[in-house]
Amino acid sequence: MVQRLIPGLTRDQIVAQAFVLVEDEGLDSLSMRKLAGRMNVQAAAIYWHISGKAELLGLMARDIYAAAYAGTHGAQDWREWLRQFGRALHSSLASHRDGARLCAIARPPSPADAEKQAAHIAAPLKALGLEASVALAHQAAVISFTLGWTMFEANGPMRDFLCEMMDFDATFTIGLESLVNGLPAK
Amino acid sequence: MVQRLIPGLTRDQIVAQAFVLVEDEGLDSLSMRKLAGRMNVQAAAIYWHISGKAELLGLMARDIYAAAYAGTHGAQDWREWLRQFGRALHSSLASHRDGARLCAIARPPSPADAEKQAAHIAAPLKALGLEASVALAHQAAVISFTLGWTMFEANGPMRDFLCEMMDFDATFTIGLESLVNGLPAK
DNA sequence: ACCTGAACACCGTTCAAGT
DNA sequence: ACCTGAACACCGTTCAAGT
Repeated sequence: MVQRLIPGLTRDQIVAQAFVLVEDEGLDSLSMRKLAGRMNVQAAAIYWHISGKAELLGLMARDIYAAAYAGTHGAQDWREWLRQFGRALHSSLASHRDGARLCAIARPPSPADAEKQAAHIAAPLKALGLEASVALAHQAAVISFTLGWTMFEANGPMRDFLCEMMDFDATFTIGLESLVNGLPAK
Repeated sequence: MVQRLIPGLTRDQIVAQAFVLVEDEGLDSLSMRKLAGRMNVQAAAIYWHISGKAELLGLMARDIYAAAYAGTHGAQDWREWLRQFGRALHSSLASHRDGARLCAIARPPSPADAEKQAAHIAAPLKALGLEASVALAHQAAVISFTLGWTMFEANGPMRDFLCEMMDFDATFTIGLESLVNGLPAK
């Protein structure tokens, strides 16, 4: 027992394969059985590592948000940080097939985890001088707008028709800018 | 054949019962079989009236949006109209269990219907002096923010923790106001 | 510790056949 | 025209049993 025998499965591997599956076949085709099949394992095996499909979706959503935080840095004030974060989240959501729908469906893994997540959410804005409750509220507004917009954008039939009439990216930026500029420092 | 024998089922009845089912058991428990069971009919019977579950969700979402339009009237300018619409949509979404998630999942029934819906969407704003493409863009921004926010708000575990720190309704209004005030007349 | 086999209780959808 | 019966091809999850 030098260290630990590598198990056939890992939480990270499962989540990674789930992303590949969704990329290939779409979110509606993500099933525990298909996912297991891709890893040459029985569906039940996944339940040793993950409590269920809800947790799987939660972990995937967390990765998408994490990418947005990772893509935000070097802002001088909280408004600039919110603008950067909004753009980063938008591109993170758009870069995964059905990313927005996934984050819409997913719920925070545990009630306890929600509290920790909220602290993590507000931290960058607090560092830039915002009070905790204001930071949470503003961050929630930007996440809401961005998530809602990306869902709108991904809405197939609507999209094909609308993109003849407007530039989605430019319109998103205008909305984000309006929202952020109007938010009070309190 | 005086007029037409009333059939046991109607599209409207099916949609209405679907709302009742969701209210009782939540969106995750909405199945064609349970729905049929509530109407004392086989699941297959529903398919005579509705093409499938996707169309059912589309019809439900349409009702939710319709209520928002119905609750918007008497605005003097397009900004006031957008504020009213945002608030009306928010309360329409919040008044149906899982309403936001439902609208997030639902897609416009048909590609042809999307075009008609887009025209309907932009009409009130055009009447208040906005150019068609600008009207669509602004309306999309308000819908996105409102839908995203209501989803955030409905996110159980997160909610319980956050509502100790902020007033959801007040914060939503601040965000909506910021967004609308910042939008350009173009 | 980690996975298989097999089962339980469901799904959405289709389609012949009934009335 | 409208619905039933029965089937097809799936689901998520659990749990004894294997290794």
